[in-house]
Amino acid sequence: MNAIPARRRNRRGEGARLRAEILQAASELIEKTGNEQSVSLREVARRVGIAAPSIYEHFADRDAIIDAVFDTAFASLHETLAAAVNSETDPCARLSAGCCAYLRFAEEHPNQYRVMWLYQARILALPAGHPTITLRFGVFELLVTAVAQCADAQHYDRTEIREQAKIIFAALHGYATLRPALPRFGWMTPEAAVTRILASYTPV
Amino acid sequence: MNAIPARRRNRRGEGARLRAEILQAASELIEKTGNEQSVSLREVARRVGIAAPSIYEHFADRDAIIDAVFDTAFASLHETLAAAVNSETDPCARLSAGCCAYLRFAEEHPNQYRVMWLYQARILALPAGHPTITLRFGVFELLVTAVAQCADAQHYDRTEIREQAKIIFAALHGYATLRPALPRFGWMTPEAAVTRILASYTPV
DNA sequence: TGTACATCAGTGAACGCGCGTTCACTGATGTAC
DNA sequence: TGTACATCAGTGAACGCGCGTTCACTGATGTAC
Repeated sequence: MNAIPARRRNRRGEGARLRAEILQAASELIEKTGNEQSVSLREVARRVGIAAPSIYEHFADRDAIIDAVFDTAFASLHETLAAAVNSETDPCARLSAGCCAYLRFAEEHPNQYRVMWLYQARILALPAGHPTITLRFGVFELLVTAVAQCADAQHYDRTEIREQAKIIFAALHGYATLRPALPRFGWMTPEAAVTRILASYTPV
Repeated sequence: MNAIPARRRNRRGEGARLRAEILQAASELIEKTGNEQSVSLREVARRVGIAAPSIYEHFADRDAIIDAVFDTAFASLHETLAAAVNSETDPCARLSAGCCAYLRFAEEHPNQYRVMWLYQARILALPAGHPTITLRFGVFELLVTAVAQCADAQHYDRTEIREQAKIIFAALHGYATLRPALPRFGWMTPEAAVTRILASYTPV
């Protein structure tokens, strides 16, 4: 922690490399502390091995780092989810694979997962069409689509499907956040949880 | 915020009054900021209208205040839940009433509700029998009991009932935390959520 | 090929701030006589 | 009823710390000629 690693300065045009390192360090810090408030410019700089003011070359201020970390995380979650859904052909298998991938993502970075949904203060102020908002809804829309394709669409109207998807979403999210928070509860595996959560929505 | 209210000093033996005021202020601060990290001794003192060091008369340190806030919150949740369950006689109505009360509690203090479950750092270090731990499990046990009495106990073994209760718990928790975090999602009411969440567990 | 210069990634010192905690204290309240 | 004293709820100043941000800067990298 005291020994600052020797660091080669980036070549011209490679500024993006430092940017990526800053994001990575901030992301690890969130995962380690479970709190985006503990991401300080100075701690991030220490971890990257640069002087604190160097960060201003890449981010307008402290909050810009945090915003960028979460945007990156949502893009990554979206990608993971889409890949899992598309790895199957049967509609119900697609839904199930998506839910499992969702819980696995949360399991790999539990703190980041929790905070990325709950870091709302700045989000609430954004306009409806903002990319950050779109990104967040996109994750939910993947789930809605999978539910819709899984549930026989004949039997439900669109509204109904979305309401079902919301409850599934809530159950996944609850499991994903409570499991690391209450390890003594003896939680079932993600796969078992998905089976139970989807029990009433998937035809057997 | 600048105008510190005139404050009558407590009589001897009434120290508990200041203690309660400190807890109240800390609790409001958590609810307002959504973050227990923002509970600072100085801000709490400002809100109560006392000098910061006066707090040390009642709490060992900053963390002791936060612990006390959450213990109080869990005791209150437990009481609310128990009262709701006991207000009904039909087993399924009891479960449903408990779940609705749970979501209503979360709705009334959304930030405090979220943080009280997720403020885990110090909890994980406590021994199994610690009152704080017992308090937390107690809330879950109320739910388990209600589920067990609702589901016809003939059909399930004990383990099965607990697993079902965990998923219900996760769904309630997910709804309770996501709804305030993502208001634009257009969430259903707590009652509608409970109906859906319990759909597969309650005989119609 | 060599040199003067522009660029720009990154630095180091400094600022003012709010924090948790300590310490010696004050002065209203209550009590012994 | 009056007075001297003990108690104790609460104070005010001070400490050292880490923070976000600013500013004038340095010096390696790349380029024009």
